[in-house]
Amino acid sequence: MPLLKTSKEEILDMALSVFRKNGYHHTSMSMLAKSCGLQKGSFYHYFSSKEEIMVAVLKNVHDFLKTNVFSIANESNLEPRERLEKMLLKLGTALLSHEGGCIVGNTTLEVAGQNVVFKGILKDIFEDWRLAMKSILKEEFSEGTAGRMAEQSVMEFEGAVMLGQIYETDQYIKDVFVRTLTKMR
Amino acid sequence: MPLLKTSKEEILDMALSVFRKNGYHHTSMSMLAKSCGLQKGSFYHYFSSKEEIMVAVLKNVHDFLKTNVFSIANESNLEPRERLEKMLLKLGTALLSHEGGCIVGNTTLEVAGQNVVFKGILKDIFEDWRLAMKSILKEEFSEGTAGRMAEQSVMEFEGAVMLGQIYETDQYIKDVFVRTLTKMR
DNA sequence: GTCTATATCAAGATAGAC
DNA sequence: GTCTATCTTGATATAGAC
Repeated sequence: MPLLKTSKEEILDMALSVFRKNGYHHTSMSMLAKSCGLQKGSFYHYFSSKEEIMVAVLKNVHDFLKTNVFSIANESNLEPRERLEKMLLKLGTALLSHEGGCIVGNTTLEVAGQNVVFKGILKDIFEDWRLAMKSILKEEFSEGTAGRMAEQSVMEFEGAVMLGQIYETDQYIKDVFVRTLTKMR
Repeated sequence: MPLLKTSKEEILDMALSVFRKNGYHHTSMSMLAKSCGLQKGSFYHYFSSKEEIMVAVLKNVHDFLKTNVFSIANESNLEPRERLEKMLLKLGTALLSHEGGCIVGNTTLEVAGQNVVFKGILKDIFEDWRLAMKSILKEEFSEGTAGRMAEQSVMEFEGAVMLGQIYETDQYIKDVFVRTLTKMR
């Protein structure tokens, strides 16, 4: 039984925190290594470049959201409004109460214009987010209206995370949830 | 008469482009120098650090917005709705059709959590933006409603810039303008 | 005011011992 | 799997000639 100081899963969890707080370019390999108790050199045993680990982090986030958040749109045992509420709540707890805001939004504005691989994953995340919202809203609104409302909710959410960073409050995000939910009934 | 290759004003203009496209940490002093035809060493004649020039760029943006955009809120010769339309239009042309989106939003998400000076200027910009919007909307809506609508417009706008980056379209921003304007009449 | 040259440092990444 | 040592590069910043 070998002595493991960490694992690929733990690294991805810690790396998410470090990237979210410091951004991509301002995060160094030694910061990532230190965050899970490794020396810089040891870190390369798990990931062979900074780009590689960022890709893994973003894919991990996407998987988490698909499995635990966006999937709520398909829970047919719940009423549409209950699904919407549950999904927004999950989205909130998944992205709130973390230092550094939202890794998806942060990475989009910092590096999506520089790296097509990052951009592709981020686009997939936004697309799934939009579609999950739309699929719920479609049960109460027309196709077009539901689509526009879904987009608007995503936009407002990311805008709220941004203002929340500046004014150091979660109130904007909570307000977006309430506003989105209110439109449903 | 000395031979000047550039000026502080030109540097600020070019630096804005470079920072907006590449972000703060991914922009190097030699990139900034090159953008206005200088050697890296010569650049330090004008600005003695990267932080200093970023501060100057952000203050420049703030001044521009105050003078040319937010001031429209006080043009008492125009009807409220005309002022709103004019301001949104100016905001659009000021921030659209540039590669890299919005320097305010980009810088907020990339470095506001790391640098209190940047964060202070960005906060002032958002505050003036919010107040300008609110001051117009207050003429048609209650204090509280106008405040909330103003915040929502700012959030949606920044969210639209983000989605616009991903999907490579200006349509989201245009939609936000229309949506904000529609509420006014 | 602009240039070249250079000092200094930190980052990404690799090599090889244990 | 983890470590230390090291290579290489590119960054910020300075010095001094023109």
